[in-house]
Amino acid sequence: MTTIRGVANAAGSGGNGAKRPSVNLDDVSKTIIELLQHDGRKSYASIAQEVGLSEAAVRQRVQRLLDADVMQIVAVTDPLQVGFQRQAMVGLRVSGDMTSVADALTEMEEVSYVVTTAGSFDVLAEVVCENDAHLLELLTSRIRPLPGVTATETFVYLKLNKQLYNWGTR
Amino acid sequence: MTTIRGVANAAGSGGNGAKRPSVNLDDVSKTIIELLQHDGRKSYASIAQEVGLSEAAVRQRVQRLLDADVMQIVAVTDPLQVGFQRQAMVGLRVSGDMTSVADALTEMEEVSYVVTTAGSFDVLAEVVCENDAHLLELLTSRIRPLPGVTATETFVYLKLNKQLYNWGTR
DNA sequence: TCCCGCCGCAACTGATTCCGAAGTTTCTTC
DNA sequence: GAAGAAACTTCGGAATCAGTTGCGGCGGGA
Repeated sequence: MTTIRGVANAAGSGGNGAKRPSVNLDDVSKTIIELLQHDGRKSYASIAQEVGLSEAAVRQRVQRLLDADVMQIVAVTDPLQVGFQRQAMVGLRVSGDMTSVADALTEMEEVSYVVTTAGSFDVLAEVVCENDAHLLELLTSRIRPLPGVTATETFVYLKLNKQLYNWGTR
Repeated sequence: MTTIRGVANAAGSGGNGAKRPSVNLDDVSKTIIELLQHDGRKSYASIAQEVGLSEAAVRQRVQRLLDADVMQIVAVTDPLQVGFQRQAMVGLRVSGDMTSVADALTEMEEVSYVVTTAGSFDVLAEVVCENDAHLLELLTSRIRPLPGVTATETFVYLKLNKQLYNWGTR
């Protein structure tokens, strides 16, 4: 059994063999996350000064948070600005097990975001495509034929108005 | 007028006074972006080695890309893992100008994502709330009363299955 | 055609940061 | 209460970062 101050692991893995630990964060880790949400390249030393720990301790905590998949430090782009002409949200209605559909969508590289929801759609998937032909092929040949999918609705993006990730922690 | 090799700015600002430059990326900048999409803390030196530039040149390009808002380097978390109990996608039907509604949503701090779309919803907004009461207040008191909003539908997230940002460039 | 200004890149240097290892303290568990 | 593990601190060498300078290519205007 593993028990950490900042990150308490619990056996919460889902269907696929990947890691999905449910976590419990203390105030220091929350502050570290919030600082990195504003600037992913902020130095460990300056973070340490703000949270009152040594530089090495901050480094270890950040590594732990990354390993536990609580956060990821990445460059986020607006797809429309980097050459992807078609982006869309696809709502799916599913009969039976939603998990297998969600897992199948997760496997597709064009799919950037998958959530299971309560509402008139059971699953929402965000897809990033190069052009209309690519989007059409993805929808008709790979998403709609998935077993259990009874209906889909596609919302093509016209403009990305806001894209933020610094919502903090609670 | 400003003309850069990697990033060509054009006066493309929208309604609000913020920066919204349309851009044109060369292959080197695209490669830099893709490397940072996988690891936002990758060192400039190692990037320089892969793209065949000096470390300082890479650093200046990255700074330019950040200034131009082509990308942002941040820590991305799963809200459900950091204490936000309720996350949802809100679909809105709007009569008249969608822009003002989208702008109003953009101003709200609980709203992390806003897109205008083609389909049965005119605008999709992702919201991050602490609990049900918070979500209810946001929907009834601030989103639904927005002028022009004729209907809304809320999809409460049950599970975040996938969240990736390394879709590359084209 | 020549000149001049601008932009991007390379090279350089001091300051800062990163990183691994070892030692200490605190907490858990039996 | 003792043993073990987890988390933190300290520390020094290596690597990286940040700012500046100079060079070369490119485009605009006289």
